[in-house]
Amino acid sequence: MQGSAQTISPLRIVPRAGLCDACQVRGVAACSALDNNELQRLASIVTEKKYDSGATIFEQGDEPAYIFNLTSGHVRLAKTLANGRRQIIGFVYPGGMLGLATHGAYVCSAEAIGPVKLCRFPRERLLDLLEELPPLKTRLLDIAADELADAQEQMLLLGRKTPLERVASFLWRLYQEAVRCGQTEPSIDLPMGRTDIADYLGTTIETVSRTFTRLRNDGLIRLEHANKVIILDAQGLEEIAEGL
Amino acid sequence: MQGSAQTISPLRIVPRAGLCDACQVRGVAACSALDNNELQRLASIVTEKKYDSGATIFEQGDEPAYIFNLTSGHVRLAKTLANGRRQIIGFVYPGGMLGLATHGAYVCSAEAIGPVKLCRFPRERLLDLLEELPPLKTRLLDIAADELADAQEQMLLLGRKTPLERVASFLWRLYQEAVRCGQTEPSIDLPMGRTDIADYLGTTIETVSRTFTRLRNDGLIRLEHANKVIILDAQGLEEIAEGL
DNA sequence: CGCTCATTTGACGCATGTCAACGCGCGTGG
DNA sequence: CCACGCGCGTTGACATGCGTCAAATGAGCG
Repeated sequence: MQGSAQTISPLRIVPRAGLCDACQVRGVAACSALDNNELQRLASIVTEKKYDSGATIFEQGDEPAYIFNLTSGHVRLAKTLANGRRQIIGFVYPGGMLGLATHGAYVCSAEAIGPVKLCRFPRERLLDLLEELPPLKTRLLDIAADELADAQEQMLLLGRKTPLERVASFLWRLYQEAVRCGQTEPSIDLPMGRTDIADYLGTTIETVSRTFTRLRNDGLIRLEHANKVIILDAQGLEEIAEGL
Repeated sequence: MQGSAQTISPLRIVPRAGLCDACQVRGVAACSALDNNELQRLASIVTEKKYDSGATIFEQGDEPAYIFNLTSGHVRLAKTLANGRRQIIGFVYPGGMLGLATHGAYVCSAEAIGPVKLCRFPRERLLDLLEELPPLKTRLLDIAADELADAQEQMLLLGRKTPLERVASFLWRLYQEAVRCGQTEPSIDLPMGRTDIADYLGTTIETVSRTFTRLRNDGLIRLEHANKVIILDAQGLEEIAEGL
């Protein structure tokens, strides 16, 4: 579907083209809006960064100096209340953006779940470049609109769904996304731990655990191990997720 | 602060200029990014619409044919679950946008709280126009990023705050916004009813009511009447809102 | 002045959070 | 290679905050 990635362009000097040519997420990331020429301009301001498992990529309240594009690994975005209560705002999968939502400062922290690689763009320079790359600006607007729609779905989950419905929704969403990415087996890999899931779903680790057990006992899922879920009854799962 | 609104331009034929010139929200709306010339292009695709109190402007799942800019009145954005449970995603105040967040369809319904006026833009034509009006595209990206940050703050509220903290946060936010808009009295007008507040805060009308009473008894607010709150202890309110 | 609808107040039960113990898998070191 | 220990996940027991149901109060309007 993106077979032109390996075309040879011998006449051009391509400072970092190798970096993007080999990119695993080029087809899904924001960059997919750009042709090779435009991509080169974008690549001219990028730095590739790696973080260890658990590392903080940026912190809530920091000056938003960079925008990131995740190329490998998983990231959690979290907000923390004074007394330590934590809400996970979202999980970022390869190809996703970090640092788009700001109000003059990062509004949440970003932490690596496992080892992570990402492309780092100086925010100001990227915003300047946006004026010269209209397709990229359009793409970012699309991404922002999608993230907004996701955020609103999550508000419905947090405000009005029971823990059972929350867990089912969570699994259902991950499954749908995996299918959309071409996966064929009815299974879900969970890169994050139970604590992260609980903090994402606005509940507790114990309730998440009990709910997994209940879904298993009811024959909707099987737990190959704690981080791999096999879906046995996709329709049943969806019905629970939708509150039917 | 926007004193140039009445300048006379006799040589130009201005099909709908009067509409924008008189606009109450021109300084805050997305249009503020545009000069008069650009504004005219935008105005060429706009239709002014009015809705009665309670009317539905668009429905969750509808084809997103329009994007709106609220010029007068208040709107609630709501998502509803199969069994009738409702979550209000946000309240829109004059100058705000409707219909930005979509996934191929409107992801929530928009309903008028009281009589409403808005500017309606055919979505496709607006998106086309965006390519010719880069400042508008930039502005929309900014708006989307802001709304995303707000949505994330709301996730924290729904997932991790107690009802007391939710109500305090709600009042505190409205108060801050009113101050930002130049209000000097320490009061808040609530255009929406208790049911809407409850559905916004992920709780029930009874709990909202009890919480108002508690805040009153604790000397933090006074209720001039059900829809007008006087703030007596702003700092105390903020501390509760932040979970201190 | 009385009706209606929104809000407030009251009583009660349950779902879910809290606290606590247990199990299991994995990595480490002997 | 095995034993141990640690961290994560699971299960259990219990308490309580909040949702549910029900009734009373109050404000707005004809």
